[in-house]
Amino acid sequence: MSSPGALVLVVEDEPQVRRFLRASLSSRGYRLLEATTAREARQLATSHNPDLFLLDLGLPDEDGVELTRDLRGWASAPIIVLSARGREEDKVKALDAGADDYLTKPFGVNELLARMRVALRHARAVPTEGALIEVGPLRVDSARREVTVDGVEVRLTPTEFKLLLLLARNAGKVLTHGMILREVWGPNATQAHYVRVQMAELRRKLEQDPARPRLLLTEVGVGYRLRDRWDD
Amino acid sequence: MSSPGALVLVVEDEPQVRRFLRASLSSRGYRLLEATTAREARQLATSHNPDLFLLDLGLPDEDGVELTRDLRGWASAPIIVLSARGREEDKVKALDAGADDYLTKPFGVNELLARMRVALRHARAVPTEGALIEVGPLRVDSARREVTVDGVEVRLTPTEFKLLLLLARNAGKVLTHGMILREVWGPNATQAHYVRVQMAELRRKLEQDPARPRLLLTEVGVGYRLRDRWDD
DNA sequence: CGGACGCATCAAGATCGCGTCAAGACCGAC
DNA sequence: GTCGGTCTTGACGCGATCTTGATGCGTCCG
Repeated sequence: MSSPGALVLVVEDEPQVRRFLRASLSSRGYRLLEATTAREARQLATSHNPDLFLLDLGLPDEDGVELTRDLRGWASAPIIVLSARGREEDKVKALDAGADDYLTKPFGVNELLARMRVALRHARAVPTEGALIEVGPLRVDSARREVTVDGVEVRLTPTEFKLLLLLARNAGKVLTHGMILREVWGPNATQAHYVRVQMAELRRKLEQDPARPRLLLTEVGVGYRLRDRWDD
Repeated sequence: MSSPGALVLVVEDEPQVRRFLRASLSSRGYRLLEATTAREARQLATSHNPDLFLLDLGLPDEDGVELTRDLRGWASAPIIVLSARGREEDKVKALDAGADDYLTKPFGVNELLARMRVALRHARAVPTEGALIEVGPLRVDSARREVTVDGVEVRLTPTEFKLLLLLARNAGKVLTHGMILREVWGPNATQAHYVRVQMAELRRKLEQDPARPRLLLTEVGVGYRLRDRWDD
């Protein structure tokens, strides 16, 4: 996982830039994965669990900022955005969405490499971030996207997992409908009903008695929270 | 997710830039320390243990890269370098010396703020709590929406909680019917009767003897207040 | 002493938010 | 294209919660 040999996922649709990065990085000992669309990126990210993302903002199928927000939700690896857009507003948006750094094209290879070293240095220094959350009978492994209740594995759909992870990372605290919608469905979502349906599904899978939940608690009129105290 | 209140040490010898940073940061709720030399910076860093460094490279008494390397050795807070030197080589040196980010002057305030947020996010030292109010036997945790009296948990409905939180945040002060109505029921509410009914309910749940309240006191003709003195 | 006023309490009806089910839309895999 | 899984959307019942009105009590003041 240290700098040489680190697995880098390059998300970039321009072949020229891809070739340039491939040459620069592999000669330095990095291993490379390449994606040209957000969809591909997600797939590779789940299947290969890379150590670092290099992300172009101008993807054909989805805004890069959205992809950033999504990845940041469950992947622990650092994200460096590479973009031709140099406007301050673009930088702020990307960084606030969860990017760890932002380089404006054109940039020098050495600067990129230096910033990659910084990012990987951080990742090593903060090992806690991704891995494992345990609350009561529940275990959530965000790197492996794996969930168990009392040791029994439970299969969750992507949305269910995102929702559960959000709750688990804030165990005990109440998350409002608005917060949940924004984090799981993106900033434009408004239908609080989404949350109810997915929550029902989650309960069906995680709770012994979905009608009398012990894990996923409702705060009427406000939102939901994951129970984090088990002293009974 | 921002971290207002973080303590930032600005190391910069040009008064103009210092003034600019002071204005930009303190208006955002950051607390500021200022140093104009490396020596001063070291002193303040030891004595005040800041959450973040903003570091100019061109210091009068020592090269900024050296200072970076030194700080990185023993201080855990992130270091953002601000420099007029835009050469790639300078960036690489500073980053490899231990800086977490590098901005070339002139830069936009918003970008700086965004990168500061990223740095502080990494540091993760942000407690984010502090949503706890304690008055006498009463404890109100707004993040968890949890209320206890003498350690015993009490379940409140949304309106009850809103009302109690309002009183708790203004413990000791008298809140008029009008204020309470506006805050809890919205700006158009007029029925002072709402308040009475909900207050009765609150007392039923919080007071030992609802008829002789010790917490939720009535100020006849004016409004209500939460008792905040407990020297009995 | 009696009436007016403000407050507390109770209970009943109306309302709101939640959980659930199910049908259709969408999407990726084959 | 078809198929299976997943997400969106709508409808509905139920219970919790809020609103509203009625009633009684205490205090202040005429």
